[in-house]
Amino acid sequence: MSTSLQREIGKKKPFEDPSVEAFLNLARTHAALTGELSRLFRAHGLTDAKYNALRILRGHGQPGVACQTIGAEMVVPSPDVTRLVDGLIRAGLASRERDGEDRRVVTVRITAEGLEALAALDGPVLEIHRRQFRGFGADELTELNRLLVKARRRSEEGRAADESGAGATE
Amino acid sequence: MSTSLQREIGKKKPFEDPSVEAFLNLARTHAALTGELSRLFRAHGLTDAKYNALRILRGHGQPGVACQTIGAEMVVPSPDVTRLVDGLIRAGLASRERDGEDRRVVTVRITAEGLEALAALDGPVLEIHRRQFRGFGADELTELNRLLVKARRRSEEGRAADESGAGATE
DNA sequence: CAACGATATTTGTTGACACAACTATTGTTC
DNA sequence: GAACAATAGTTGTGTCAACAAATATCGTTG
Repeated sequence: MSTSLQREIGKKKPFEDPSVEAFLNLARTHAALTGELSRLFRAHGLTDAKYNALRILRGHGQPGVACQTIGAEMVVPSPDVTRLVDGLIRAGLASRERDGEDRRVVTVRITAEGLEALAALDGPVLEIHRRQFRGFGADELTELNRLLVKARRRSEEGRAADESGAGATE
Repeated sequence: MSTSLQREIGKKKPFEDPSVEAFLNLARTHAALTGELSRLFRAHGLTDAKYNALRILRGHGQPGVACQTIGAEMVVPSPDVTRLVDGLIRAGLASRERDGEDRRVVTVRITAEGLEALAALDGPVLEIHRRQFRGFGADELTELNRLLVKARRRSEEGRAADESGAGATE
């Protein structure tokens, strides 16, 4: 069963290392799954990042959010929130306002139009996700989630160690 | 155990759907793992796609490969191989030559310099991958790979069905 | 309350990527 | 063997994202 990716790529030899195989599987599966969503978003004039930001805006509701919070909460953290929000505003999906308390922060809110745009996507998105994991038992989903979280932990630990420790390749 | 991502994002409510949670975990873990590699590649003047293409070139050795093959074999398939190879050639890592048999195809080969660049990365890359999956038993890796392949299959099946079937949202 | 560092966002610039139109070559059909 | 469709790459164009420098505001300290 572990030879499926080998055939897919056209490799003759087995993988050098099982962790390399796991990483490649992760990358390919991610590409396949996000690809479906990206096409849907693009058909609605949105990019992945914009959709993600919009969902965060909706999650915070009327009070709104600061740009930095958006950047931090995104699936793929982005340092360049300004232009991301620029696009949303240009499309009429969000509004921007400088905070009264702390005038450094800019509070971003989703508009009614933005809520509509998201509402139109909720169904299709959920449908895609459900289909992608159809046939997975509850135990399989739990196990997949556990393993993914575990790998992420390892990665983050290593990153923290890098920062406090030795920088080799520079 | 399934509440870890909830805390990470700052959500109060449990996930609407377990498949959505699985997708988000997949996306976040992928971002974390590739992030580490991207930084390494960037430090060597390479982008993810360029590194990937370079590995494909090495895999094909002296005979070389056609551009389309590169595009198809990449982890994230790219339609724009020309400019990708442009960059590699500009950096002296690859060479390009029009095929004698079929003069439409362009055969791309890796140079000695390209092999050196890759050789310098082999160690660090393997080290990163091993650390990212350290603590995973052989059974866990096998299971993770199985689940990832399964999800990818679902996604590809759905895509194929879309092409031959009904297009709703347009 | 003036100065200093820290924080939040914007802007400039540069590089990568995506979609589509274009050119060149091959294979096929009459 | 000339016309036509199909294939392989290239180029044009616009959008998006990353890194760094600049701006504005806040908190603190003397």
